[in-house]
Order: sequence, then C-alpha cells, then structure tokens
Amino acid sequence: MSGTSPNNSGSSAGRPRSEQAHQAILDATLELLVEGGYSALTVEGVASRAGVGKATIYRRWASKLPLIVEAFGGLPGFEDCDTGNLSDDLKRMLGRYLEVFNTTALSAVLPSLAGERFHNDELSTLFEPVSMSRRRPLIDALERAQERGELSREIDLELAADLVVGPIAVALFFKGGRLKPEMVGPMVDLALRGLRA
Amino acid sequence: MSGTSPNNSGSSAGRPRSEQAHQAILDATLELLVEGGYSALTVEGVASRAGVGKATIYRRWASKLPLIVEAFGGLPGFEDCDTGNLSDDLKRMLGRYLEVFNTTALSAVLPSLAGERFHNDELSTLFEPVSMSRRRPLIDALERAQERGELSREIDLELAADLVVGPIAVALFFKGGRLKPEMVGPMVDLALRGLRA
DNA sequence: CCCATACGAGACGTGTAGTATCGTAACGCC
DNA sequence: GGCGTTACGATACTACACGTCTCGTATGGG
Repeated sequence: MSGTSPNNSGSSAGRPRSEQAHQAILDATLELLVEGGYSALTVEGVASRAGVGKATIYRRWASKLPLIVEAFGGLPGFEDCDTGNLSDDLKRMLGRYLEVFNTTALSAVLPSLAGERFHNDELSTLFEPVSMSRRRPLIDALERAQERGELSREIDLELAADLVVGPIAVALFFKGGRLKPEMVGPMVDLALRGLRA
Repeated sequence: MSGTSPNNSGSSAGRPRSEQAHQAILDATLELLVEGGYSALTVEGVASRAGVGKATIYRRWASKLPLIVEAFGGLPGFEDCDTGNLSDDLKRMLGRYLEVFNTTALSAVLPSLAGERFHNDELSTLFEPVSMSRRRPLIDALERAQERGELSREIDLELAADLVVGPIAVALFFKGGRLKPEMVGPMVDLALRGLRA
C-alpha cells in the first residue's frame, strides 16, 4: 500500500526512488510533529523542511495520515526488559516509555491518530498493527512472569496489559498530559496487587 | 469567555440572543459529530443544520473547538449508582457509559479533543473541568466503598479510578474501538482484586 | 544512448476556518 | 409609537491547506 520501500520491487526501469528523500521526509515529519503537534503539521511544511517537492511525498504515501503513522511507528515503543522480576520489568519499561513521550510531545499525536481511526478506514488499517506491536514487550513480560509462577495462571494477559497501561493512558489523555515518572511505581504496584498469583 | 449564556449580562439593550438558536447549534453539533465524527464536522454544516448563520455561531464560541467541547459536555457522563456494593456500582456505571459511547460514536470525538489539548491552551482550559467532572461519580463510589471498609484505606482514590477506567480507555483508543459490554465484568473484577481491603 | 521513472518547484482546484457586510428583526427606553 | 441598539440569517471574502497536475530536469537500466 503506502509506505512502500523506495526500491519499488515491481519495475526496475527508470530512476529509482531516493532513499535519502524518503528518510528526510520521515525525519521532517517527526520534527514538525514534535514542534507543533498534529494540528500544526502540514504536508507543505514537511516538504519544505525535507527539501523535497510535494509530489515526492504523495508518490510514497497516499495522504498525510499514513505518513504520520509511519513516522510515528519509527519511534521507540516499549523496550523489552527482563530482570527476572515482573514489577521491575514493568516499571522500567513504562518509565522509559514515559521519558520518550514527555520529551517528544508525542502524547499529542497518539490521541489524534487514535481518534481519527474511527472515521478513516485506511488509517485504521495502518494504525492497528503499529499500535498492537508496541504492546508486545509488555505481554511478553507478563507471560514470563506467568511461567515463573509470579502471576496467576488464569489471568487474561491482554486484559492484564490493559490494566497496567490503563492508568497511564488515562493520565496522558485526560489529565494534564505530562506524567511524572515517579508515578509509575505506585501505578504498577496497585495494578499488580490483583494480578499476583 | 465562550459558551456564555444567551442572556449576555453586560448590556440589556438591543435584541437578546436567541436561546432557541443556541440550543439548535449545540444539537446540530452533536448530531453531525455522531454522524460523521470529528473530522467531518464543519462549522458551515452546523450552521446549515441548525438553520442559523455562521456569525451566530462565532458570536457565541470563539472557534470550532470550544463549540465541540460544550456540545460534548452536554452528554451524559457516568451516572452515579449506589447499590451498596462497589463491584455492582462500577459495573453498572461503566456498562451504561459504554452504551452511550457505542451508540453515539463519541469514542471518536474524545480522543481527538484529548489530543488537541496539548497544543491549544484555550481548549485545554475548557476541556479540563468537563473531563474531570465526569470522573466524579466514579470517585464517589470508590469513596463510599472505602467508608464501608470494602476498599483498603490507604489506596489513592484517584489512582484507583484510573485503574478501573484504564482498560476501557485503552480498548477505546487503541483497539477496535467498539467495546462489548460483557467485557466490563472481567475488567472490573480484575481491577478490584487488588483494591479490596 | 535512449527510455522510463523520479526529482524539485509550483500552479491549480476544492473545501473550510474565521471575518466582514448586507438588509432585517426583536427588544428596551423615551 | 418611534428610536437606538443589538442579534439575526445570508453570503461574500480572505487566508490557508490538501491533494492533483504539469513543468523542465536528473538519474538510473538495457
């Protein structure tokens, strides 16, 4: 679909797409996203910042949204962390993630994308795997804990992951936005009280 | 600021603002929001549907966003429910709320507003009290449970509320969107496992 | 060397936000 | 009842962004 690699595998004739332009566009998108948020991001601004023509952008992405999704997907998500202890794993993963969010202002982008999905099927299709793959390390950590017997066997891991990330999502979306890293500890502790075996 | 009542208290001279137009605008806003979501809502569309001129809208609200916030704020939030049992209270409140969300497609509006806040100070100020007041019945129920001794005393109720709503927020924002009402039970049960005294 | 494709630049059409200007309608006050 | 003031619906207008299209040019493979 969109977000194809520069080496269009179909035809080999003609001038190949510039990998450099491709990366410059993604970089510029992220920069502008961080500077002004979703609503201030314009395709013309991205083109100008990246030093490319608009056509070069639209040749790669069908519209503004998939471009943003791909740029967003390039950011670090939860970084897996295996300390042998679930509480530490979670606290460290969530803490790291929060740092990224707080420093990049991406807390503003994610809700926008999430909201737009509901009325934009194309975006929904693109966003789903990105959104889901980012939860993976979290689920993995919970799974390891379950195998260690640290976590009750009959607990639905998907639901457990939601319980752990939930408070952060709420704080991010509905409260001030900025979330102090020291809040991660109590949150994880509280969530884990009910999950332990 | 915006969202002033039709009876502008400052001056009494001249034709008074039409209460009927005011309400028609809010109604039309909600209708269009439900039909096409945030991205499909245009001020011209609202004016047309409400049978008013655009100036009549901008005389009351500074821009599109505050209008949406006020229309959104008119919707029912959590409806307090006191059964004498925390689990039942929560399940019923969340269940009711989910019904509203699923039938009105407002799940698409909320994330959009939440995301926009970060780069729009005016919206942030308007959205904050709306967002917070809606949590109130939830906190109240938790407080009652704490007084009954059903809930551990040392638990931070704000955090507990986040834990309860969290999984729903995650499902709403990051997963398919639609959330089946029968999922509320397991969610509340899991969250409560750690909250009980 | 030739053809196919991508390139940067920017004109263009469409649509929407928000402002300004019509002539008209409703109210308080004298 | 008339007058001034303000709101009304309608609509023209400016500014701006998305997405399309067309330039003339650059860069590759065969």
